Amino acid sequence: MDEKSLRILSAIAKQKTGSPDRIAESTGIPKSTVHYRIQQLKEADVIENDLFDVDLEAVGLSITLFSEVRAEFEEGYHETVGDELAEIEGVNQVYFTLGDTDFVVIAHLASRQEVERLVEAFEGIPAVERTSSKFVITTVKDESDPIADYETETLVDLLGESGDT
Amino acid sequence: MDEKSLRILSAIAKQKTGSPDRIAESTGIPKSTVHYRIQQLKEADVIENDLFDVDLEAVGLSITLFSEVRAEFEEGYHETVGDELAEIEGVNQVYFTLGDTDFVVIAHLASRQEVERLVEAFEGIPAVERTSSKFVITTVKDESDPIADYETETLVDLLGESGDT
DNA sequence: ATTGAAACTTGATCGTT
DNA sequence: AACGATCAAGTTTCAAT
Repeated sequence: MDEKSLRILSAIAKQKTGSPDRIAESTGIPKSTVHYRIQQLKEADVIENDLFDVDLEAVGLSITLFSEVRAEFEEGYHETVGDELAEIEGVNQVYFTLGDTDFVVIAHLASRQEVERLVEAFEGIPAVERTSSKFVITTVKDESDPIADYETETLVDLLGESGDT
Repeated sequence: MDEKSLRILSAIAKQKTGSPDRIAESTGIPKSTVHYRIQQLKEADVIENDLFDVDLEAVGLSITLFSEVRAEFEEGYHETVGDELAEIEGVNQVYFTLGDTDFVVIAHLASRQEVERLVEAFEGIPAVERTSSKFVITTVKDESDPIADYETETLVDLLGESGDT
Protein backbone atom coordinates (compact mmCIF):
# COMPACT_ATOMS: atom_id res chain seq x y z
CA MET A 1 0.00 0.00 0.00
CA ASP A 2 1.73 3.11 -1.23
CA GLU A 3 0.96 6.70 -2.06
CA LYS A 4 -0.24 6.01 -5.59
CA SER A 5 -2.76 3.40 -4.51
CA LEU A 6 -4.05 5.76 -1.89
CA ARG A 7 -4.46 8.52 -4.43
CA ILE A 8 -6.52 6.11 -6.51
CA LEU A 9 -8.63 4.98 -3.55
CA SER A 10 -9.18 8.55 -2.55
CA ALA A 11 -10.27 9.47 -6.05
CA ILE A 12 -12.66 6.51 -6.15
CA ALA A 13 -14.26 7.61 -2.91
CA LYS A 14 -14.43 11.27 -3.85
CA GLN A 15 -15.93 10.76 -7.29
CA LYS A 16 -17.92 7.76 -6.14
CA THR A 17 -16.97 5.70 -9.13
CA GLY A 18 -14.42 3.02 -9.87
CA SER A 19 -14.27 3.66 -13.58
CA PRO A 20 -10.62 3.44 -14.70
CA ASP A 21 -11.30 6.13 -17.25
CA ARG A 22 -12.58 8.71 -14.81
CA ILE A 23 -10.02 7.91 -12.16
CA ALA A 24 -7.30 8.20 -14.77
CA GLU A 25 -8.64 11.55 -15.83
CA SER A 26 -8.81 13.00 -12.35
CA THR A 27 -5.50 11.66 -11.08
CA GLY A 28 -3.43 12.03 -14.22
CA ILE A 29 -2.36 8.40 -13.88
CA PRO A 30 -2.80 6.52 -17.19
CA LYS A 31 -5.90 4.36 -17.26
CA SER A 32 -4.06 1.11 -17.84
CA THR A 33 -2.02 1.81 -14.72
CA VAL A 34 -5.14 2.65 -12.80
CA HIS A 35 -6.62 -0.61 -13.98
CA TYR A 36 -3.53 -2.52 -12.95
CA ARG A 37 -3.56 -0.99 -9.48
CA ILE A 38 -7.25 -1.61 -8.94
CA GLN A 39 -6.69 -5.25 -9.87
CA GLN A 40 -3.96 -5.47 -7.26
CA LEU A 41 -6.17 -3.85 -4.66
CA LYS A 42 -8.96 -6.28 -5.40
CA GLU A 43 -6.61 -9.22 -5.21
CA ALA A 44 -5.36 -7.98 -1.85
CA ASP A 45 -8.98 -7.63 -0.70
CA VAL A 46 -8.53 -3.94 -0.03
CA ILE A 47 -11.39 -3.23 -2.39
CA GLU A 48 -14.07 -5.80 -1.84
CA ASN A 49 -16.85 -4.98 -4.23
CA ASP A 50 -18.66 -2.20 -5.98
CA LEU A 51 -22.23 -1.43 -5.16
CA PHE A 52 -24.92 1.21 -5.34
CA ASP A 53 -25.89 3.76 -2.76
CA VAL A 54 -29.57 3.32 -2.16
CA ASP A 55 -31.80 6.02 -0.75
CA LEU A 56 -33.34 4.29 2.24
CA GLU A 57 -36.22 6.71 2.48
CA ALA A 58 -37.15 5.99 -1.11
CA VAL A 59 -37.41 2.25 -0.58
CA GLY A 60 -39.44 2.70 2.57
CA LEU A 61 -36.78 2.02 5.17
CA SER A 62 -37.14 5.37 6.82
CA ILE A 63 -36.56 4.42 10.45
CA THR A 64 -33.03 4.09 11.76
CA LEU A 65 -32.82 2.32 15.09
CA PHE A 66 -29.85 2.30 17.45
CA SER A 67 -29.95 -0.33 20.14
CA GLU A 68 -27.58 -1.02 22.92
CA VAL A 69 -27.91 -4.60 23.97
CA ARG A 70 -26.40 -5.73 27.21
CA ALA A 71 -25.86 -9.44 27.68
CA GLU A 72 -24.72 -11.62 30.52
CA PHE A 73 -22.29 -14.21 29.34
CA GLU A 74 -19.51 -16.58 30.07
CA GLU A 75 -16.22 -16.68 28.20
CA GLY A 76 -16.73 -16.75 24.44
CA TYR A 77 -20.46 -16.35 24.70
CA HIS A 78 -20.36 -12.94 23.08
CA GLU A 79 -19.71 -14.43 19.68
CA THR A 80 -22.82 -16.52 19.89
CA VAL A 81 -24.94 -13.62 21.05
CA GLY A 82 -23.46 -11.38 18.39
CA ASP A 83 -24.27 -13.90 15.69
CA GLU A 84 -27.79 -14.33 16.98
CA LEU A 85 -28.31 -10.58 16.87
CA ALA A 86 -26.85 -10.41 13.38
CA GLU A 87 -29.22 -13.06 12.09
CA ILE A 88 -32.36 -11.20 13.04
CA GLU A 89 -34.14 -9.98 9.92
CA GLY A 90 -33.62 -6.27 9.50
CA VAL A 91 -30.44 -5.97 11.52
CA ASN A 92 -27.71 -4.31 9.47
CA GLN A 93 -24.79 -3.73 11.77
CA VAL A 94 -23.67 -5.40 14.98
CA TYR A 95 -20.65 -4.23 16.94
CA PHE A 96 -19.21 -5.69 20.08
CA THR A 97 -17.69 -2.86 22.04
CA LEU A 98 -15.11 -2.27 24.71
CA GLY A 99 -15.90 -0.46 27.91
CA ASP A 100 -19.41 -1.35 28.83
CA THR A 101 -18.88 -4.59 26.90
CA ASP A 102 -22.21 -4.63 25.18
CA PHE A 103 -23.50 -4.66 21.65
CA VAL A 104 -24.45 -1.78 19.43
CA VAL A 105 -27.05 -2.82 16.88
CA ILE A 106 -28.10 -0.64 13.97
CA ALA A 107 -31.17 -1.43 11.91
CA HIS A 108 -33.03 0.27 9.07
CA LEU A 109 -36.71 -0.45 9.24
CA ALA A 110 -40.00 0.36 7.58
CA SER A 111 -42.47 0.66 10.43
CA ARG A 112 -43.07 0.82 14.14
CA GLN A 113 -44.22 -2.76 14.05
CA GLU A 114 -40.84 -3.72 12.69
CA VAL A 115 -39.20 -1.92 15.57
CA GLU A 116 -41.30 -3.81 18.07
CA ARG A 117 -40.57 -7.09 16.36
CA LEU A 118 -36.86 -6.38 16.59
CA VAL A 119 -36.83 -5.41 20.22
CA GLU A 120 -38.82 -8.51 21.05
CA ALA A 121 -36.35 -10.60 19.11
CA PHE A 122 -33.46 -9.04 21.03
CA GLU A 123 -35.06 -9.81 24.34
CA GLY A 124 -35.94 -13.29 23.19
CA ILE A 125 -32.26 -14.19 23.27
CA PRO A 126 -31.66 -15.90 26.64
CA ALA A 127 -28.36 -14.19 27.43
CA VAL A 128 -29.74 -10.71 26.78
CA GLU A 129 -30.22 -8.72 29.96
CA ARG A 130 -31.31 -5.30 28.87
CA THR A 131 -31.82 -3.27 25.70
CA SER A 132 -32.10 0.46 25.22
CA SER A 133 -33.11 1.96 21.93
CA LYS A 134 -33.10 5.32 20.31
CA PHE A 135 -34.42 6.56 16.99
CA VAL A 136 -32.67 8.77 14.52
CA ILE A 137 -34.51 11.99 13.83
CA THR A 138 -32.06 13.61 11.49
CA THR A 139 -29.12 12.10 9.70
CA VAL A 140 -26.70 14.98 9.74
CA LYS A 141 -24.02 13.06 7.89
CA ASP A 142 -23.80 9.58 6.45
CA GLU A 143 -20.50 9.03 4.77
CA SER A 144 -20.31 5.31 5.26
CA ASP A 145 -17.16 5.06 3.23
CA PRO A 146 -14.64 7.05 5.21
CA ILE A 147 -11.81 7.18 2.72
CA ALA A 148 -13.02 10.36 1.07
CA ASP A 149 -13.01 11.97 4.48
CA TYR A 150 -9.29 11.98 4.69
CA GLU A 151 -7.03 13.96 2.49
CA THR A 152 -4.74 11.69 0.57
CA GLU A 153 -1.71 13.11 2.29
CA THR A 154 -3.20 12.52 5.70
CA LEU A 155 -3.73 8.90 4.76
CA VAL A 156 -0.21 8.61 3.48
CA ASP A 157 1.08 9.97 6.75
CA LEU A 158 -1.09 7.64 8.76
CA LEU A 159 0.05 4.65 6.76
CA GLY A 160 3.73 5.44 6.97
CA GLU A 161 4.09 2.61 9.48
CA SER A 162 2.97 -0.53 7.63
CA GLY A 163 4.60 -1.02 4.27
CA ASP A 164 3.97 -3.86 1.86
CA THR A 165 3.10 -3.99 -1.82
CA MET B 1 -41.68 1.93 -7.15
CA ASP B 2 -43.03 -1.49 -8.00
CA GLU B 3 -42.18 -5.13 -7.65
CA LYS B 4 -39.90 -5.27 -10.68
CA SER B 5 -37.78 -2.36 -9.53
CA LEU B 6 -37.47 -3.95 -6.14
CA ARG B 7 -36.37 -7.23 -7.69
CA ILE B 8 -33.69 -5.30 -9.52
CA LEU B 9 -32.58 -3.40 -6.42
CA SER B 10 -32.51 -6.59 -4.45
CA ALA B 11 -30.40 -8.29 -7.11
CA ILE B 12 -28.01 -5.32 -7.16
CA ALA B 13 -27.55 -5.52 -3.43
CA LYS B 14 -27.21 -9.28 -3.34
CA GLN B 15 -24.69 -9.57 -6.15
CA LYS B 16 -23.07 -6.31 -5.19
CA THR B 17 -22.94 -5.06 -8.72
CA GLY B 18 -25.06 -2.76 -10.83
CA SER B 19 -24.04 -4.25 -14.15
CA PRO B 20 -27.16 -4.43 -16.35
CA ASP B 21 -25.78 -7.59 -17.89
CA ARG B 22 -25.45 -9.50 -14.64
CA ILE B 23 -28.69 -8.23 -13.19
CA ALA B 24 -30.45 -9.23 -16.38
CA GLU B 25 -28.92 -12.67 -16.15
CA SER B 26 -29.91 -13.27 -12.54
CA THR B 27 -33.41 -11.85 -12.74
CA GLY B 28 -34.38 -13.01 -16.20
CA ILE B 29 -35.38 -9.45 -17.06
CA PRO B 30 -33.88 -8.37 -20.41
CA LYS B 31 -30.86 -6.15 -20.02
CA SER B 32 -32.33 -3.24 -21.90
CA THR B 33 -35.25 -3.27 -19.50
CA VAL B 34 -32.91 -3.48 -16.56
CA HIS B 35 -31.02 -0.54 -18.00
CA TYR B 36 -34.22 1.43 -18.45
CA ARG B 37 -35.33 0.76 -14.90
CA ILE B 38 -31.98 1.65 -13.39
CA GLN B 39 -32.10 4.94 -15.29
CA GLN B 40 -35.51 5.64 -13.78
CA LEU B 41 -34.27 4.77 -10.33
CA LYS B 42 -31.30 7.08 -10.72
CA GLU B 43 -33.49 9.88 -11.98
CA ALA B 44 -35.76 9.43 -8.97
CA ASP B 45 -32.67 9.52 -6.72
CA VAL B 46 -33.41 6.08 -5.37
CA ILE B 47 -30.00 4.95 -6.47
CA GLU B 48 -27.51 7.67 -5.76
CA ASN B 49 -24.15 6.43 -6.88
CA ASP B 50 -22.01 3.38 -7.22
CA LEU B 51 -18.90 2.99 -5.15
CA PHE B 52 -16.41 0.50 -3.82
CA ASP B 53 -16.38 -1.32 -0.54
CA VAL B 54 -13.05 -0.59 1.04
CA ASP B 55 -11.47 -2.78 3.70
CA LEU B 56 -10.88 -0.29 6.49
CA GLU B 57 -8.29 -2.46 8.21
CA ALA B 58 -6.28 -2.61 5.01
CA VAL B 59 -6.07 1.15 4.66
CA GLY B 60 -5.12 1.57 8.28
CA LEU B 61 -8.42 2.81 9.66
CA SER B 62 -8.73 -0.01 12.15
CA ILE B 63 -10.35 1.81 15.05
CA THR B 64 -14.10 2.31 15.07
CA LEU B 65 -15.27 4.85 17.60
CA PHE B 66 -18.81 5.37 18.84
CA SER B 67 -19.43 8.60 20.65
CA GLU B 68 -22.52 9.89 22.30
CA VAL B 69 -22.37 13.63 22.43
CA ARG B 70 -24.77 15.48 24.65
CA ALA B 71 -25.27 19.15 23.98
CA GLU B 72 -27.16 21.94 25.66
CA PHE B 73 -28.96 24.07 23.17
CA GLU B 74 -31.76 26.40 22.38
CA GLU B 75 -34.30 25.88 19.61
CA GLY B 76 -32.68 25.00 16.32
CA TYR B 77 -29.23 24.87 17.80
CA HIS B 78 -28.94 21.17 17.15
CA GLU B 79 -28.44 21.70 13.44
CA THR B 80 -25.47 23.89 14.06
CA VAL B 81 -23.94 21.48 16.52
CA GLY B 82 -24.63 18.56 14.18
CA ASP B 83 -22.90 20.34 11.33
CA GLU B 84 -19.95 21.23 13.49
CA LEU B 85 -19.57 17.61 14.52
CA ALA B 86 -19.89 16.48 10.91
CA GLU B 87 -17.13 18.79 9.79
CA ILE B 88 -14.51 17.39 12.11
CA GLU B 89 -11.91 15.48 10.12
CA GLY B 90 -12.41 11.76 10.54
CA VAL B 91 -16.09 11.85 11.47
CA ASN B 92 -18.11 9.63 9.16
CA GLN B 93 -21.62 9.53 10.52
CA VAL B 94 -23.59 11.92 12.68
CA TYR B 95 -27.11 11.17 13.85
CA PHE B 96 -29.40 13.33 15.89
CA THR B 97 -31.57 11.02 17.95
CA LEU B 98 -34.86 11.00 19.73
CA GLY B 99 -35.20 10.08 23.36
CA ASP B 100 -32.10 11.30 25.03
CA THR B 101 -31.90 13.95 22.33
CA ASP B 102 -28.20 13.72 21.76
CA PHE B 103 -25.86 12.92 18.92
CA VAL B 104 -24.37 9.61 17.94
CA VAL B 105 -21.09 10.06 16.14
CA ILE B 106 -19.29 7.25 14.35
CA ALA B 107 -15.69 7.59 13.23
CA HIS B 108 -13.14 5.32 11.62
CA LEU B 109 -9.66 6.20 12.73
CA ALA B 110 -6.06 5.15 12.44
CA SER B 111 -4.60 5.69 15.88
CA ARG B 112 -5.19 6.49 19.53
CA GLN B 113 -3.91 9.98 18.88
CA GLU B 114 -6.66 10.43 16.35
CA VAL B 115 -9.19 9.36 18.96
CA GLU B 116 -7.87 11.91 21.39
CA ARG B 117 -7.91 14.61 18.76
CA LEU B 118 -11.54 13.82 18.00
CA VAL B 119 -12.72 13.81 21.57
CA GLU B 120 -10.97 17.11 22.15
CA ALA B 121 -12.63 18.51 19.06
CA PHE B 122 -16.03 17.40 20.33
CA GLU B 123 -15.51 19.05 23.64
CA GLY B 124 -14.17 22.16 21.98
CA ILE B 125 -17.65 22.90 20.68
CA PRO B 126 -19.20 25.37 23.15
CA ALA B 127 -22.65 23.78 23.30
CA VAL B 128 -21.26 20.33 24.02
CA GLU B 129 -21.88 19.23 27.58
CA ARG B 130 -20.65 15.70 27.80
CA THR B 131 -19.25 12.94 25.58
CA SER B 132 -19.01 9.23 26.18
CA SER B 133 -17.06 7.00 23.86
CA LYS B 134 -16.73 3.32 23.23
CA PHE B 135 -14.50 1.33 20.93
CA VAL B 136 -15.49 -1.51 18.69
CA ILE B 137 -13.66 -4.72 19.45
CA THR B 138 -15.32 -6.98 16.94
CA THR B 139 -17.51 -6.12 14.00
CA VAL B 140 -19.95 -8.99 14.03
CA LYS B 141 -21.86 -7.71 11.03
CA ASP B 142 -21.45 -4.75 8.73
CA GLU B 143 -24.05 -4.75 6.00
CA SER B 144 -24.22 -1.02 5.47
CA ASP B 145 -26.57 -1.42 2.57
CA PRO B 146 -29.66 -2.96 4.09
CA ILE B 147 -31.57 -3.80 0.94
CA ALA B 148 -30.02 -7.22 0.56
CA ASP B 149 -31.11 -7.96 4.10
CA TYR B 150 -34.71 -8.05 3.14
CA GLU B 151 -36.24 -10.65 0.91
CA THR B 152 -37.78 -9.05 -2.13
CA GLU B 153 -41.24 -10.13 -1.10
CA THR B 154 -40.83 -8.57 2.32
CA LEU B 155 -39.89 -5.32 0.64
CA VAL B 156 -42.85 -5.52 -1.68
CA ASP B 157 -45.13 -6.04 1.28
CA LEU B 158 -43.60 -3.17 3.16
CA LEU B 159 -43.99 -0.86 0.19
CA GLY B 160 -47.57 -1.79 -0.57
CA GLU B 161 -48.60 1.59 0.82
CA SER B 162 -46.83 4.17 -1.35
CA GLY B 163 -47.31 3.69 -5.07
CA ASP B 164 -45.95 5.91 -7.81
CA THR B 165 -44.10 5.23 -11.03
C1' DA C 1 5.66 -1.68 -12.27
C1' DT C 2 4.32 1.39 -16.03
C1' DT C 3 2.43 2.64 -20.22
C1' DG C 4 0.17 3.40 -25.23
C1' DA C 5 -2.31 1.19 -28.35
C1' DA C 6 -5.01 -2.77 -29.84
C1' DA C 7 -8.76 -6.04 -28.93
C1' DC C 8 -12.62 -6.95 -26.83
C1' DT C 9 -16.57 -6.71 -23.67
C1' DT C 10 -20.12 -4.03 -21.92
C1' DG C 11 -23.33 -0.52 -21.27
C1' DA C 12 -26.27 2.86 -23.67
C1' DT C 13 -29.27 3.95 -27.56
C1' DC C 14 -32.88 3.42 -30.99
C1' DG C 15 -36.88 1.84 -33.21
C1' DT C 16 -40.76 -1.37 -32.80
C1' DT C 17 -44.43 -3.53 -30.29
C1' DA D 1 -43.25 0.46 -20.49
C1' DA D 2 -40.87 -3.52 -22.51
C1' DC D 3 -37.69 -5.39 -25.51
C1' DG D 4 -34.24 -7.10 -29.48
C1' DA D 5 -30.90 -5.38 -32.39
C1' DT D 6 -27.46 -1.93 -33.13
C1' DC D 7 -23.94 1.32 -31.91
C1' DA D 8 -20.85 3.75 -28.87
C1' DA D 9 -18.24 3.53 -24.91
C1' DG D 10 -15.86 1.44 -21.79
C1' DT D 11 -12.68 -1.98 -19.79
C1' DT D 12 -9.18 -5.49 -20.27
C1' DT D 13 -5.26 -7.30 -22.46
C1' DC D 14 -0.82 -7.12 -24.73
C1' DA D 15 3.90 -6.10 -25.88
C1' DA D 16 7.55 -2.89 -24.97
C1' DT D 17 10.02 -0.09 -21.58
